[in-house]
Amino acid sequence: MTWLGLQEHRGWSIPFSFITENSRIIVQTRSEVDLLDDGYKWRKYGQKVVKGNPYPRSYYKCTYAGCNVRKHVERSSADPKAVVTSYEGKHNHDVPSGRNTIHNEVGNNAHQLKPQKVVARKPALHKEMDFGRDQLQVVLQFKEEQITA
DNA sequence: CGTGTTTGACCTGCGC
DNA sequence: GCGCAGGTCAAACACG
Repeated sequence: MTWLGLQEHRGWSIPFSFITENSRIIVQTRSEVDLLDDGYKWRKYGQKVVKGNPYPRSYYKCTYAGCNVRKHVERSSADPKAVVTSYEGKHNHDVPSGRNTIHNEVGNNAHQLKPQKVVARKPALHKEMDFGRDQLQVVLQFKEEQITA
């Protein structure tokens, strides 16, 4: 099982075994900061204000050589505490050393920190849902009210 | 000096 | 065809 460890406050993680090159993972969590350290090194390459949302959306790329995984981070206009992180692509390398401590937590006592509610839904904003061919889109919704303390 | 961020410009797709 | 909105580039800048 491959894990994407997001360990900003408590150390929760995402099962990443079903991710493919064309996958798009949308993670919605609640955090004070928008820089969720998931163990990888990201380089910011852009920031835009999307319509209907007063908060800017940030664009990041994985800095690892040959790994062109991108991630978009934006806040919810309704809830400033809600941060939506979208991962696009799959890492072709391992997590940089010293930051992948999440693996131990997962197998140990982090079972209760795992997503309580994981839903995979179709994007309602697209007129046609043709992502089923080779592009997998998964929406992971995390109820993390307790970590914002 | 190397690395990462900022920020405006540029590009492209889409709707009208 | 035009304008808008989203996404990316790249030069300048900041920081360790």
